[in-house]
Amino acid sequence: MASKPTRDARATVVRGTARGRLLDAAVAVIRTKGLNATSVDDLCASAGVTKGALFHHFATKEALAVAAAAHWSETTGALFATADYHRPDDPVERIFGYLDLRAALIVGSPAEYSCLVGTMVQEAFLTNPTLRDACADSILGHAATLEADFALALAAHGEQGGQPDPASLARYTQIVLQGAFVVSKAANDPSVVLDALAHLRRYLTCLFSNPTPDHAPSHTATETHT
Amino acid sequence: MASKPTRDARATVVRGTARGRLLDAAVAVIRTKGLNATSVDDLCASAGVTKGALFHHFATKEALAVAAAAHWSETTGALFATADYHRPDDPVERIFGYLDLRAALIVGSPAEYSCLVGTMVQEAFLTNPTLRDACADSILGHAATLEADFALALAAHGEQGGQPDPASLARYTQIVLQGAFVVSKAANDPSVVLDALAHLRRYLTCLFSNPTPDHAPSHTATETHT
DNA sequence: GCGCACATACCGACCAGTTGGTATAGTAGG
DNA sequence: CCTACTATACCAACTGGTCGGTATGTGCGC
Repeated sequence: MASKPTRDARATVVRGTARGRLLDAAVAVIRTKGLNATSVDDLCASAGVTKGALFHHFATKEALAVAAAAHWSETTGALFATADYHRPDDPVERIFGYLDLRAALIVGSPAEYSCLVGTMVQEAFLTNPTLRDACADSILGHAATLEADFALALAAHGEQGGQPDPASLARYTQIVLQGAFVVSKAANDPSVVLDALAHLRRYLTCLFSNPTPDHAPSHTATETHT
Repeated sequence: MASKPTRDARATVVRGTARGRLLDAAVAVIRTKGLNATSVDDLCASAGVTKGALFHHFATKEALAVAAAAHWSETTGALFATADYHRPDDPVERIFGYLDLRAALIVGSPAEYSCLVGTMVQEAFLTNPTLRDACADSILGHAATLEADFALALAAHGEQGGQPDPASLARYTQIVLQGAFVVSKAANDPSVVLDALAHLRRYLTCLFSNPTPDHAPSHTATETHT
């Protein structure tokens, strides 16, 4: 019995969706196991398709990973683009609203809340420049969406000369998040991320409240940049 | 001629060093290629030994990775333990000296300055709890070496109640570094790390200079922790 | 009836790990 | 001092299995 299902009804009905399912599966599986530890059979099994379908849509496993990075950027980009934190008139409020949203998204295990491209880039940064660039685009592209608000906030609450660059500050928020993901994975503890976000919030609060420009400590002046 | 070199002089002289060479090679290779992308043949070739030697000293590839994490902790631990930044009497100076040292170590490519265990833990955090714990010990153990100075600095420059926990602050420094390594790998740009360290320095400067406790902004009070 | 979207079956390469063996150092008896 | 024995350190060749990728087949919609 059932000797020849000849591709069951489900597969026939949803015909044409293999690509999308592979992308979703890639995001989910690679986020938990890492890129190299994930085989194409894993991806096919998770997506419910065969290898033939995978290699019909993607030339190589790497190409699927690059597409998954783009898919990830689109998915998360849409989430943040339509979020409520853009609504306040005050750019500082928008920024803190963004941090609140990031904190609210920290639920479940590290595999569920951490960043796909942050995970992948560590495996790809030397052996796979194409994928590395896709990851860089995702991270830095997301940082760029925050840049305008940081520029406005710094302009409104500007202090003396040694102000940080808005682009640098936006990137720093992503650095803190990525680092928090790494350490939370090591400690297997989501609260690490919330804790880091609290520090970031305190830093920004300090930046946007123009602290004591008169007796600034000497450390601020001695930059270590060469 | 030379039909049977019978293990040349060098190999004979340095007999007993295969284990150490494998550990050094593991640190170097895994840091650049990642754990899963590194084969045992890669490790043997890099160390100049054979597979037999590797599996004589380490039961599995995983065991070598765990030992490499411990080796990494010892090596870097010794570097920081004997560094000059411990010399000042002021804990704040010691902390900024630590940041200066971290910045000074950012030379070359990301593979040369980034953290072995931060790279490994992303690949191991679900599939390999033993290795994950070894990575966690390395990162959190290093953070713990900073804790006392943070406690002293916060006590000396303490402001009102909402002071961060010294342990949390020490961990946050490592989070910033780990995140900076990730993003610097994505962007393939070491200056990302220096930039992040400048932000961290500015944050700590703010924390240790007790900024304007009178008109603290409303954002500081509204923590998002549940 | 043709092409697109997939499935099945398969391949060579490479993987981690094993095997059986050799060279060397140390030790003890004579 | 020489020989016999043992333990350690290491090596070259190999194995079973898995890998990414391919060649070929097949059903459905247009």
